[in-house]
Amino acid sequence: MRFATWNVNSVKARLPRLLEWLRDTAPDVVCLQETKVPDDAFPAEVADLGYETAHYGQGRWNGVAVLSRIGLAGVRRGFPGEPGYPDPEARAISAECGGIRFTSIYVPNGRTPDDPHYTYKLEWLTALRVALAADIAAGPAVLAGDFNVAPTDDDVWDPRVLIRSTHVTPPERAALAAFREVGLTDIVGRPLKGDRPFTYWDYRAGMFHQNQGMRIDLVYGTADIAAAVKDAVVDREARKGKGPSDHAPIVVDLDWPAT
DNA sequence: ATGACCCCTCTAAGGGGA
Repeated sequence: MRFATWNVNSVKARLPRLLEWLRDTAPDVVCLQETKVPDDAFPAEVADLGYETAHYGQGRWNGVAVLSRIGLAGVRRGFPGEPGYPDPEARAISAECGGIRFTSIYVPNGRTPDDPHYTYKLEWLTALRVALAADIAAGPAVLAGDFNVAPTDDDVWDPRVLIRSTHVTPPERAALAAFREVGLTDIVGRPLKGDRPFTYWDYRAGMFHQNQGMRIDLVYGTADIAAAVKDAVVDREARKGKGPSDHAPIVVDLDWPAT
């Protein structure tokens, strides 16, 4: 089985590239983030490629989805106890595909460490971890998406640039560690170029071309999933060329029956 | 060359991203 996660930064703006990438990569399951469309505007072309879609859209911001060509059941939008800003936002959706519970998440940005949005981010991560405990205990599970946290200083191109910024603070990193402490493993993608598996590069100032990126898109899996990983790759090819997302997909191959 | 922000919409003296 092949699955992937990708923050597409607008499914509408990315549609030609998404369709091409789906044809070329042929994943069985895909977690998408930042679709930025309401449910009734999710592009039908994805279904034409053989994917069932569970989408939790909100309109101009956020929006997450799970696509599957191996079955899709038990869809849940959001999670119990999910905080809002002030109302709950479209940041989490989960579905069972091929016997695995996939959860696609778009973690709040946090803006700056002294902003209420930062508190919201930490509370959201804690509430998600609590809500996910039942899934982790129940069977094979994957939590994938844009976590908006770089787990270590090695996951940013230059930690000095990000002093007093979000994404690297100890409380954010502690929130990630808490997911690992309840039984999830960080499945790190292999970089196709360079020595670090960055997944995001700012559009500005040629940062992609200088490989000034961050690893903020993550794949967390239960022990049975982690043990079945044959390969995991950051598809930086998807970040090249005309009209890319600012995030690259992570593609994971499992020794797992894709049925 | 991978090539120097881009997405949305209340189309800006904007909001948000990270």
